Amino acid sequence: MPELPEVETICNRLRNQILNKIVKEAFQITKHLNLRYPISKSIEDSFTNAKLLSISRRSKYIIINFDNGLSLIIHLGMSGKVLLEGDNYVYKKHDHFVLKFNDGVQLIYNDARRFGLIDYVQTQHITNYHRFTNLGAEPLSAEFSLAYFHKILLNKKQPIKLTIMDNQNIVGIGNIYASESLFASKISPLRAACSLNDDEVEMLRDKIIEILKEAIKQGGSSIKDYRNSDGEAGYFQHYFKVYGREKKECIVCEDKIIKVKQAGRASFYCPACQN
DNA sequence: CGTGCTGTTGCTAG
DNA sequence: ACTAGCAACAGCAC
Repeated sequence: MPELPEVETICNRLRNQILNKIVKEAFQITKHLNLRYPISKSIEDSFTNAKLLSISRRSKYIIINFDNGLSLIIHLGMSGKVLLEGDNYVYKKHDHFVLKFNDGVQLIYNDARRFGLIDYVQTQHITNYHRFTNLGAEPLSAEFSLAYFHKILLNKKQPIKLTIMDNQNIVGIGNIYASESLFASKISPLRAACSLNDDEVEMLRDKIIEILKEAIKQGGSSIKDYRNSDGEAGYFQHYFKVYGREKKECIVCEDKIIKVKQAGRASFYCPACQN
């Protein structure tokens, strides 16, 4: 379930587990299968003997920085998982890419649907990385100010749900947290973005931040041992208030939750308390 | 056996 | 500016 909180949680876990490790080798297991884009062939030679310096995140991209001046970039797509295993681990179905460290630990990228991507870039040029240049504000940064949000919504006639999911505006809000934050703000996902009044804009911004932070907090506390091969490696059980609850009772007013499609994606909302 | 959905992103056509 | 549709895919519910 990789939205921003899941990716952040994975980054935090990796930071605790693999910082300062030295790469022994990097390789793609499934050379006959592509992820969303082909993995560059040169990746296999580029990280040998590199020391892992730091891990950061931009939008839903995991960025792993090494002392050789390169940054490994991982995006989980819809089904990507990052596993940490020992050297006796037997590769299984949908394992695609491996980063082996010289202490026997290995990081494995597993992705059933193969919508994810693995790439690398020179660390010093990372802000100009072509997948980052058109990204909007990080929702948990100061850049996502009330003024910024107001400006984004101004004059936009598209449904508010699409506006908050558009990475050119704000990054990291996927289909689930879009529905959840609109529910918490009592705003219908169908409303035109420009129709929100000042109070609603402020409420929605507050709820986006609050819900993402809460999910990160839960993620940090609910994963036990990241190295266990039976775990789902960074994903955790959520309890959503509106997402996926079609025809069930609204937890606030007991009306029935409705499911509609917007831009091909499911939206869930309560017709009674979201206006 | 289908059929229709699913957490992403980015592109194209209208 | 905005929308719909599509493309990449495996897995699962029905």
